[in-house]
Amino acid sequence: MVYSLILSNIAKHIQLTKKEEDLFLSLLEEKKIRKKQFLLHENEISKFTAFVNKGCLRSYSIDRNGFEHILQLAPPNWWIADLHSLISKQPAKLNIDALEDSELLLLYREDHEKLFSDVPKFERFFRILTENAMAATHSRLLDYMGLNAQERYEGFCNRYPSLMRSLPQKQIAAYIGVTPEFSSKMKADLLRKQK
Amino acid sequence: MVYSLILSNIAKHIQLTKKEEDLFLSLLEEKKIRKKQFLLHENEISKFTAFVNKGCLRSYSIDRNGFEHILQLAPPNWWIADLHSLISKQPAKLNIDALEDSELLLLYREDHEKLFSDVPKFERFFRILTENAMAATHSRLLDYMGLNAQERYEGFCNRYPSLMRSLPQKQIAAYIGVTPEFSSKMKADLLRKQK
DNA sequence: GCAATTTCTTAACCTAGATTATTAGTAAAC
DNA sequence: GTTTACTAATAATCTAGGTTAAGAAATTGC
Repeated sequence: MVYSLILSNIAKHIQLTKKEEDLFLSLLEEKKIRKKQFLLHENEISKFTAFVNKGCLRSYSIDRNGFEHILQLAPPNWWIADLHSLISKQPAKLNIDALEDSELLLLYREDHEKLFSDVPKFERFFRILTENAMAATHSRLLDYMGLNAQERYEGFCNRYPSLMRSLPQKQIAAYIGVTPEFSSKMKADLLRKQK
Repeated sequence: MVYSLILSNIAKHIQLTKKEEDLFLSLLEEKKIRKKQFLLHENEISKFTAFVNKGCLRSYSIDRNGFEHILQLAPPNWWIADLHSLISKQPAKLNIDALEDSELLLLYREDHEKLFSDVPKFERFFRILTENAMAATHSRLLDYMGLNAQERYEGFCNRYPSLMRSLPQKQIAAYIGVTPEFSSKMKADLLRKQK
């Protein structure tokens, strides 16, 4: 497993000494999971945050009618967790599984806390990380509130062209909040329009 | 203006010395605004975070059809800002105004940064604050994706009974994402059901 | 205290997107 | 290399919630 990705991810916001870097890396657990395997099941208590080195994960909830709604997609260089379960130590409402064979680095909550007290700079790093994630989630919520399905679909194409290519379109539908049937219709309409 | 509310808000997560407390309070700017006055206009660059001591604010965006969508409601003891504009220094996509006459404490971004370097504990405080806000926003996004209007309406009644009483119902409609007309219909249906 | 504005209610009608069903393509498993 | 299981396309039908309109009630301002 390579650590260059996670170290450059961190170096964007804080500078670590060699010693701090080593401490941090020593806390990480490497994990490989195969497509469709779960990292977290609903009702479990989430014990770690995962950094995606390779592959792609998703977190999603299942509604009363059995439909999946994707809260987060995590391609390489992203962090993913059930934040609510992690901080409240309550059972997760989310599932997290792999959309492709993936390589992860896990940071367990207790080590995470230890890291915060040993290297306070990490408070800063995760404060900034969470602020950015918050701003992104705000913008997604506003899209849900103010845009129609076609606009959300086009927004996704523009923002995540590589996911657009790598993910099955039913996953994209579950992310933008439409049925796969309607997503297929929008795709056909778009193609027709472009010609 | 009283500082007890903001100090207890902070004391929930970090302990400050008297000196740190004084430094923090010295950075705050008191501001009173009247109902309907703006704290931030779309396209301005957001320069501060506001803590609500009294009253109630909202942040919202206006969609292409002129409809308002409320991103956040901030009753007393809550923080509010256009986070995206604040961290990216880009023009705000949100408006922030007062739903009632309100008393605020403003923390300007430059003082905020100063606070982070002078008292690193505040990194921790705002990290935790943002994590909690993130978890709340996740849950709200999942509600948008998986619940129908009636369920979101009932969810709001249960979670925020006091806002339910103090806010005009068109604001509640703009928060849960329905038209005022449909919100009125749901209210009538609920009353009928309860009898 | 009254006029002006804003908010709320009700109801008829409309539409974006869901549902259901069928058929076809694609990839994985044996 | 054929069976099994996902994944996608298309189309007919249905419905939750939006739109429009018009009157009633509540607030606000002077």
